[in-house]
Amino acid sequence: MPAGETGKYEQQRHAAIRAAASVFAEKGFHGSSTRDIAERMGIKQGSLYYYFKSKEEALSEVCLYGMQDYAGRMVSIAASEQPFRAKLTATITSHITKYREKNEALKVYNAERLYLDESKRTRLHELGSGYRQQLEGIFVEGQKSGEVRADVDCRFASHAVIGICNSWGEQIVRDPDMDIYEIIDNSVGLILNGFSNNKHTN
Amino acid sequence: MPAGETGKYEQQRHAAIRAAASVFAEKGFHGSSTRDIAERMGIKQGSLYYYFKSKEEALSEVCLYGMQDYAGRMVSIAASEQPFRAKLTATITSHITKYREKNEALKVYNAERLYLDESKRTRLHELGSGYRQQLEGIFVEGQKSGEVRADVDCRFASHAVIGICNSWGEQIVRDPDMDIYEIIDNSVGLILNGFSNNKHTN
Amino acid sequence: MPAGETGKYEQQRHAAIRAAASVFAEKGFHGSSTRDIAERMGIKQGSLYYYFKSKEEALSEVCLYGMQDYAGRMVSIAASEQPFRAKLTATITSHITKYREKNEALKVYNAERLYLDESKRTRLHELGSGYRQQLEGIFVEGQKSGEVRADVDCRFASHAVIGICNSWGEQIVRDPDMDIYEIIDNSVGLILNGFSNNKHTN
Amino acid sequence: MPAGETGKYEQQRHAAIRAAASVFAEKGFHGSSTRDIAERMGIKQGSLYYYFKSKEEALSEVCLYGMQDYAGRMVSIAASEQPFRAKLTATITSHITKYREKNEALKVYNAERLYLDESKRTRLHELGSGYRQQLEGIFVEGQKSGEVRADVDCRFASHAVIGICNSWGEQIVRDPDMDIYEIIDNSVGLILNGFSNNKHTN
DNA sequence: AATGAATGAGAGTTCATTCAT
DNA sequence: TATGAATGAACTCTCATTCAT
Repeated sequence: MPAGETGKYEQQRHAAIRAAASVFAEKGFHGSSTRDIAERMGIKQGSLYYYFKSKEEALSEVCLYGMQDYAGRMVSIAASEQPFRAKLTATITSHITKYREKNEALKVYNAERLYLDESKRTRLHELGSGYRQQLEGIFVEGQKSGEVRADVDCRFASHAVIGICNSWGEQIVRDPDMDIYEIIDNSVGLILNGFSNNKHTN
Repeated sequence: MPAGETGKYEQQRHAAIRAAASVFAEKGFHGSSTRDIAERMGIKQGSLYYYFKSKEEALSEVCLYGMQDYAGRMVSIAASEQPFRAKLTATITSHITKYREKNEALKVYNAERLYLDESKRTRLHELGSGYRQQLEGIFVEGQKSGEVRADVDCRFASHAVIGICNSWGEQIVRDPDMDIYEIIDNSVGLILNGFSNNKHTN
Repeated sequence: MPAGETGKYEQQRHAAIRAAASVFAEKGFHGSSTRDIAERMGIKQGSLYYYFKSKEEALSEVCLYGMQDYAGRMVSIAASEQPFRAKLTATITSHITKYREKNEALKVYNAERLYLDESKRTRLHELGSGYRQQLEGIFVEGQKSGEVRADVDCRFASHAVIGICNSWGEQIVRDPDMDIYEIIDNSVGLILNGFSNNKHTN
Repeated sequence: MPAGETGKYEQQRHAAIRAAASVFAEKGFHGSSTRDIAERMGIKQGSLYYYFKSKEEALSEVCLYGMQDYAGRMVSIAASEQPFRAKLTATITSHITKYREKNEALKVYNAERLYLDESKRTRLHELGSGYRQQLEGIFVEGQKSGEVRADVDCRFASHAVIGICNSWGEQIVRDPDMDIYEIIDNSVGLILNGFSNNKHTN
């Protein structure tokens, strides 16, 4: 057992996670068989158990993988020195772009996590809500700096942003030709200004 | 025996649909067994097939049930004589309230419809996209009356509203004590005015 | 309960046997459901049990029905006053013609009797071998009258006749346009004279 | 491990075919369960699917196995240099002997092949009718050489021979002590000379 | 005489999992 | 490190059968 983190075993395990992500994304957790996963990886069904204790562990790893840098990137955005508007744009861009980049693992996380047992799901949920909390923090900061109205409920705001992004995420995954940047602009616009014609209202 | 349309068979079939909705919502389509459904209904597994030709037909019926008046109510909102703001509020209220009323079937519709075969899925999708189109129409009208800014992309707007509602829907289903009306207010506020402090921006 | 043997019950029971024969002939015993039979008869599945104790009893009755006059007719041929050749022709004609007339019940008897339990099968087998014994008797008589060679094994001969007829029976059922009378002529010819050119042989 | 074509898998698959033949012969295709087959083979039900894709594939393999050298042997008889009488005797011997050797698979082929799907049945039927055609060819040759009468319908003759053999085949399978060679003699005698006393007739 | 509703046993099939090699 | 063979539990679905009405 060499100390190098890229021993053959580690490499193969990673390949297994990617194979599982790919198959789960395509057929869903219950629609995929361990044989499918092994085949995509180029090994035999039984050999898969060298890398996963169970099919559920495979799902768990995929979800973790899908969630990880999704959450990680949020941390660096929140920590950066930028005005509110820039952080918001960065967040939305990061979130929506993800559906193109590593959509498989992420898609699996979104669609199949309910098949994990309580404890694993909770662990992932914490990572995910860490994500939301970071976003909420950005709104709070925005209020302090005066960029966000004082009466805004920041928790609500963070949920809303995520909801909008996810809703479009589904469309994006379905249609690979969709113009992502237009969606991002529109989303930022909505969050900042809503749709109402204030001149009219006033 | 009156000619009433609720013979025993109809009644039981309805009970079967409700049982299926409840089980699917909890465990997902593939995670649920026909035995689970039958048990929740209080009959034996084999008897379920007196009411459904297959497990998939059960899913189909649940989805239809979940979608039906959800779509229908939208039509009457769109057709009514009210200003934009009132229609928007009515829509969001209707959408979010649904997660309390008939949440199971609706949740199933949202999460599991992709397991239906093409033709059934298409039929439901038409109902569903009719819903979104009605909503888009409300925004278009709002533009004409000057209540909505002319630069707003109405298709985007309709998707955004749905995304926000669904995002909160999940929370609402999870936590039965959540204050729905606050969420509705916040959502309407976001859609109308965004979160930015316009005095600051200007 | 009137003494008349054509009470409604008897009539209906007969209809049930005919329906069963028709369905079994088409789909085989295991391929047919009691629902199929009931439907062909125009009643509901449960009602069938008013006429049959079980599906197997239905098969049993069909087989009996198929076998009965098949065997009965043989008796009258054997008892008649005709030379050997005429009796042989009558037997073959009767046997082969049957595949056109009442082929359903007979076909069922031939193909599905093995699904009956021992005792019923034995009972039918006796009827059937009675048939063969009658035929053997015809050959014995033929020997006595000098029409059949003394060295012929009459038991073998009876089996051979039945084998030839059954073999063609299958073809006849399959192809409704086949010329039955040519087959009968050929069969009689074979049984009497074989195929060898005796002038050559001598 | 030599490159011998009898790896463990092949061996076991063969055992599975034999087990299936045995069970099907006894209870018929629909009367047999996959559990029956597995048990006769000494493995568990699920394991059977390691060797067969489906129950129907098992039937298909059994039929093929039953039919194969049955048809093959006929070819070499037809091609050999022998007088008609010798070829006829060889054919009948081959056909009847088979019921002792590999009787189960053959019985299954005769009785259950109709449960195969069109394409597989056609493929087997071609093998089978090749058999009959070879036999017909033997009769045609016999006519040319003068050993068979010119007025004999050779197609009829071939069917008749097969019918006689199959009819006795059933008896032979049922009673293991039966004297096969007497039956063969009798059959050849019938085919050549019929049963009639020509001296009397003339 | 007939039916609607329900049942329960069993069918074929799939598949995650194990383990000796 | 990987595999072939086997397992057993679960699955969906079918159907002969029963019985109150």
